[in-house]
Formats: sequence, C-alpha cells, structure tokens
Amino acid sequence: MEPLMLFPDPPAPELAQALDLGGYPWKAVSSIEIATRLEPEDGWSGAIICADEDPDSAFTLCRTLRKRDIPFDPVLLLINPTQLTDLSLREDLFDDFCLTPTRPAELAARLKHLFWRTGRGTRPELIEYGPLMLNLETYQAAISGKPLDLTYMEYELLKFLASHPGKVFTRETLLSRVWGYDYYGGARTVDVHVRRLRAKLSEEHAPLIQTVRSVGYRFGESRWSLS
Amino acid sequence: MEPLMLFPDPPAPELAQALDLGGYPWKAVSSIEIATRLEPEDGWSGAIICADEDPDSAFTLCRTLRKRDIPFDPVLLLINPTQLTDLSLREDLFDDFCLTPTRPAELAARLKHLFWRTGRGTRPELIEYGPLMLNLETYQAAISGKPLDLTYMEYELLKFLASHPGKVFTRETLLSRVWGYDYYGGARTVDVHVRRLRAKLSEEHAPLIQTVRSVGYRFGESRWSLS
DNA sequence: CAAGATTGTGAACGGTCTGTGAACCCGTCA
DNA sequence: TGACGGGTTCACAGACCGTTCACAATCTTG
Repeated sequence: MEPLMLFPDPPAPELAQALDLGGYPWKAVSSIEIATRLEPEDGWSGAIICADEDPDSAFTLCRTLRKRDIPFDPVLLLINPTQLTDLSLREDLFDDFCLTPTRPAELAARLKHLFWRTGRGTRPELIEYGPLMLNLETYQAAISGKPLDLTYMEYELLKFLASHPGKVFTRETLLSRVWGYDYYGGARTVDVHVRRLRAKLSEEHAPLIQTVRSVGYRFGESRWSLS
Repeated sequence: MEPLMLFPDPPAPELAQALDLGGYPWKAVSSIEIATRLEPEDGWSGAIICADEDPDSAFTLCRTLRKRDIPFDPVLLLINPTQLTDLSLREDLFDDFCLTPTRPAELAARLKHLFWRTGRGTRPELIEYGPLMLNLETYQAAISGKPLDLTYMEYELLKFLASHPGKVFTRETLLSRVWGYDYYGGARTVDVHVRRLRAKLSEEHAPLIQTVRSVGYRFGESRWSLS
C-alpha cells in the first residue's frame, strides 16, 4: 500500500501511533512543495490533514491537492469542534472529517470506510476480471474499455462464468444454473453460446473461456496457475 | 425537501431537536413495514439510523434498505464508541457514521456533507440529463429547450427513468414503482407508454430510452461511456 | 496410425419478444 | 348526453435470438 500524506510535520503523536497500529504507512509533509518532492512513484493513497493548529495552511493545502489534474483522493480532515462551522463553504475540500481529540478506533473506522467507498466503489454492482467488466445494473459488458454487444443469454452465461473464475462447469451444470433448473434441451446449446462469446470477445481475449475437454468450460486462469 | 427516515421511533430527543433546528424534515419509523407505508411519494431523502439501543434491528433495517432495487441513499449511522468494531464487516450498509452522544454541530456538518457529495441537497427540484430537463415543481418537461407536452403517466415514467440513468428496469419493476405497488395490469402497458415517450422526444432523442431485450428498459447512456 | 469421442463452426429453423396501430374503457366537461 | 382526453388492452407483423443439426476439426486411446 502506498503511504498516506500527513500534515503537518511532525504530526500529532497519537495520530502517528494510531496509523502505525492500523498498519497504514505514512509520510508527514509541512508544505505542498515537500509533498510534491516526497510523492511516491505510484502516488499517495490518500491524505490526513490536521487543520487544528494552522487552519489556513491546511485548507490551502487541501485546495491545492484538489486542483491537481488528477484530483487528490481521499482526503480526511481533522478539526476541533469549534471549527465545525468553517466546513460549510469547503465541502469540496475533503471526503470525510474527524473531530479532535481523535479516538484511534474512530480514526481507523473512518479510514477503512473511506478506502472502502473510494476504492471499491459501492455504486454500480460490478463483476471485474482482468480487462473484462460486467455492470449488473445496466446490463452492459465491456472488455479493455470497449463495450460488448451481448444478447441476453450471452450476458447471463458470461456473468455466471465470470462470477466463478477458475472453476470448471459441466454443460449440464451451466444449463441448469444459467438456463434454469427446469431447462430441457441439448447440451450443444452451451457450445454455441460459448463460441459466440469467444467471437465477441476479441480474438485476443477469447482464451478467457477455456475448454476443459470431456468436462466443460472454465472462465479465466486455472486455480493452480500452470504458467 | 423530502423527509429523512429516522430509526428508532421515537428518536432521541437531541437528535430530533438538532434536525428541527437544522431545518431537516423527518419521520420516525420503528420497522421496515412502517417505513414502506410512510414512504413519501418521491421517496425518502435519506436515513439516520441509530444502532445504539437495538443494533440488530438497526443493521437489519440498513441491509433491507440497501437491497431495494434502488439502493437507499444516503444512510447515516449513529453508534456508540464501543460499537466501532462492529463496522468492519458492514461497510456497505452506511455512507457515514457519527458517534453518540452526538454533538448537534457535528451531526449537522455530516448531514450537509453527505447531501453535498451525494448531490441531493443542491438541486432538489430539477432533473437534468443531457438535453432533457424535468422541472418537478412545475411538472414541465423540455428537451433541447423545446417544451414537451407529456401526459401524467408519461411524465411520471420519464421522471422515474431519468432519475436513475443507466440502470435497467424490468416492466414489473416499472409497474410497481411508477404505477404503484398494488398495480395489477398487463406489462405491455409499459411498452405503449415507452413508445409514446419516444415519439414525443424527437426522433433524434428517442434513443434516450433503450430497450434491453428480455430484460426491460434503460434511460440514457451507460455509466462507462459507450462512445 | 486408425477409430472413436469430443468440440468448433456455419447455416437454418422456429419461437419469443418488441413495436405499432387501433380499439376499448372510463372518467371529465360542456 | 355526446365529445374528448388519457390510460389500458388487444392483435398482428417483424426482428431478433436461442436452438438444433450436419459436418469439419481436434483430441484421446489403444
């Protein structure tokens, strides 16, 4: 995990300790110039900015971070209760805040939730596997950013396979799980749908669906990664 | 502004007072059934759920709210400090939390920020999507600046669809959400209304409502920009 | 290498779903 | 009471797509 940016430098000892205990790496900075200089190759994973002692510098720093061409994200603001009213016109400068003196447990919970909601996006229900993305809300699929035009059954089949990457399913299992428990029809139906799926995935990604001879089909890499 | 849902009923007096002072309308509920019954026509604007006294019921309520076909949003959770550890596996059940005993100022700040980032507080009475504009106050609709002459059901259907761009709804869902939970009638009704809507949107904008074969209808472009 | 089993492929059939026009029902209003 | 507007239902045509089949290609087995 990339380090968190902390302001100011040095940070409050309780804060540093809470982060260390929580397993969060961090670097303290005292100005935006230093922050730029210390920035890790893969960027900061977030910032905790304490506006308790020097509010002006703190808010200026927030504003600068947010104005970068890739807006800084997420920002957790630490303020004391008397500063609550200062927030009203600065909603865009932070993603969450925490009152000082901070309880370590609250800080940890806020950090976790912040990373959870910015990291894994609660919004659209997604299935992702490598370059493949399925949006379960909008019934749309894309690979390498390019939208796939799938029919209903193709989508359902791909969705099922991609939900269990690595696992092999027999044609019968697929028929009962994707087509329905009461489905009665030829097993070759699965083959044809798999063929069309492979065709719509580009040739490059067609191997995402693998044939396991005499058994059935598998999506994605094998679990024991033969390579 | 639509009212906030409060749990439990009655809510803590300080909480009720803080909301009243902040100008937030609210209704307290003691169960999901009552919540459903009391739901305003245009939905709740959010929920404040206190898990202090009866955590099990509170978290169950959260889970139910999140599992609706349109996930409930936003949810502010009130907990006491000893419950902080309970949050770790329930990240998806809330959007923000606040420790009890709550400071009115902190609660107000959190509510404000929550509405700010979910984009609800700022534009309460307009729905805009590309060239389409719905004025919920005047019951008027326009596209590319030209007014649309919609009937009541057409307007309601378009309003519902446009409130959730990108998401696919089945005919059954549309019937229950737009026509009413107790509506009993043919699903083809939806088709006909969609056809009339498409006709009234000019031919140019008719594709705003897309058919998802074997599933239902979707308004607007995908969230990941199909272009 | 040969025979059998298994899977890939193209084409065609046929059912299902949607679009569409029109009729029906039922309020309201003159 | 008759005309009108709006919501619902119906019937039908056409497009779409799931299924099947025949045959080619590939793998397995002995």
